[in-house]
Parts: sequence; structure tokens; C-alpha cells
Amino acid sequence: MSDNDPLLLRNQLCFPLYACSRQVVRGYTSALDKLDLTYTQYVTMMVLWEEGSINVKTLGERLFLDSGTLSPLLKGLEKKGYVTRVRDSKDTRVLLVELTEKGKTLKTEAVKVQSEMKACLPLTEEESVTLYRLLYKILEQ
Amino acid sequence: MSDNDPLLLRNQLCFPLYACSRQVVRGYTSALDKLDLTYTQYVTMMVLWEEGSINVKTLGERLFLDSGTLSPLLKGLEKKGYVTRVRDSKDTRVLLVELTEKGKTLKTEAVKVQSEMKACLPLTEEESVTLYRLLYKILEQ
DNA sequence: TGCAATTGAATTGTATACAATTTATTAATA
DNA sequence: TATTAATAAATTGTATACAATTCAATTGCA
Repeated sequence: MSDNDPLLLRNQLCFPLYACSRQVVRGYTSALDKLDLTYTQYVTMMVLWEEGSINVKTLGERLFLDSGTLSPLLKGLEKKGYVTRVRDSKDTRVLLVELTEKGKTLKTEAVKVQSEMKACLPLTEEESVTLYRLLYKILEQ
Repeated sequence: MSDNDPLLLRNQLCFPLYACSRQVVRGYTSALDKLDLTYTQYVTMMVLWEEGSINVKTLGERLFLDSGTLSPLLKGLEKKGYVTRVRDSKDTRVLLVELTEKGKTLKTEAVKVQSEMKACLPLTEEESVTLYRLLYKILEQ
């Protein structure tokens, strides 16, 4: 078991990525309790706060998620009263997801969660930018 | 909707972390098919290739996972014949997980998967080191 | 020693992820 | 136009994650 054994967990890049992602999502989970949102629902709402309304396919492209994840998730958001789900009359295959007033209102609370979470991050502004760029470099490959 | 709106998905650090982690895990998933391992099973095996045997609590500390995830996962690895699960005779609360011969043998194949995956990463060696350090800085907070 | 507190796994319940398949609808073309 | 191909969601099935609870065993200590 040498230190440069590529199979050691501590020599892997994928593992801290995987563990760190879960840790951050876990951190958000408790902060999001007061909004009655899970982390995945939260990022979905973020797209909706930006777009107002969006179809499932486009939403999936933004979040790198497919309908297998989004279909039940969006039904959950509808049940909470944050979005409506309506078929596009031009093409009934397409489902349009739209913010309700209640969903729009939630954004105010979300801003607080966001700054709260950002304050937890033990990185300088410069380090955050570096991390951000490296992650997108991988994502955009 | 201004560009410096902190709630925009593109202004978040958590989102690329979350999306990137899933993308990398998804990449491993297909490469790991030939080993009959999922990604989480793979990192578990990595700890075992390093340690030989380990109890569930210590394994959980290494992987940042709890028994809710590990208990069924380890049963799966046992069913595949890669590990054995035996109670510690000194303290029967403790479950010892140990590599089988078949499990040890698998490491040879895993080395190939590892170099295959590393080649896919669009980062320079220096960038990888930077990313690694930033991720552990967050993980160790 | 007797028993309350602690500990280590397992279990329960909920919510993802995601590959694969299915269903309904629309587009394309012979 | 009649089919075939393609597309968008939904569904199905499997495997995590993880909080919360349970269960059995061990420790601490009055």
C-alpha cells in the first residue's frame, strides 16, 4: 500500500467531489427546512425565480436532471402550492411549470438562506471563484 | 433579475458542485459496470483494498456515510461475494467487514477503471491539485 | 452489583438519481 | 395522406442518502 497507489481514496479527486457535494447539500437541507424545500426542489425553484415559467425538458437541461427525477419532484412542488403544472396547448406533450404567487413570495426567504449558507463556506472570495471555474470546466466538457 | 442576483443558479457555488459530482459519478457508473459495482460500492471497496477489513462505524467515518446507507450496501457486496460480514466476538454490536479473495482480485480491474477515468478529466495536474485542496478545505471545516 | 446512559447497526420512511421502458403526441416523408 | 420516426413526459425498477427510530449490547457509575 504505497502512498502513490492511485486507488487510495485520498489520492482520488472524485471522492472529495462526491463527499463535499453531499456535505454542502446536507448543510442546505436543514437551512431549507423553513422553506419546506429539499435541496433539489430549491435549485428547481431557483430556475423558476429566474424564468417565471419553463417546460420540463428545458428545466432538465438547466439542472442536468431528467424527467425521472423531475416528474415526481414537480408534483411535490405543485402539492406544496409553489408551482402549477399545465400542458402546452400548442403541443400537449410539453408540460409548462409556472410559479404561483406563493412560489414567488418564497424568494424573499430564500435570499436569507443563501447568505446564511454562503457565510458557512470556509473559502475566500478568490478561492470560491477558482473552485467555481474548475467545476464548470469539468461540467462543460 | 440582475446578473449579481445571488439567487441565480449561475451565481451559486453549490450548484456546480452538486451537478459536477453527479456527472462524475455517472461517468464512473458505466465504467464500473464491468466490475459489477456501483460508485458507492466502489469507494467502499477502495477503503477495503486499503484496510483489508474494517468495521461499519470506521468505514462510515471514512466515507462520510451512515449505517442507513452502508447496511444495505454491505449486504449487497456480500451477496456479490466481494466481502464477508462477521460480528466482532469481543463486542457483538460491531460488524466487521472483510475482503474475500474474489474481492481482493477485483483490485486489478479497478486500477484500469481508475486510469481510464482519470484520462477523461479535462484538468491539468495543477488544476486537479487545486481542486482537490479546495474540496478538502470545505470537507474538513 | 444494578441500572441508566451510551454505543453500533439495523430498520423505517421519504426523496432523490438515473437507466430503461412506455405512452401520447407531433413531425417527417414516402 | 398513411406511416414511420422522433420527441416530451411519465413510469418502472434499483440503488443510494439521510433523518429518525429501534434494538441489542456494552459502559459507567451510584
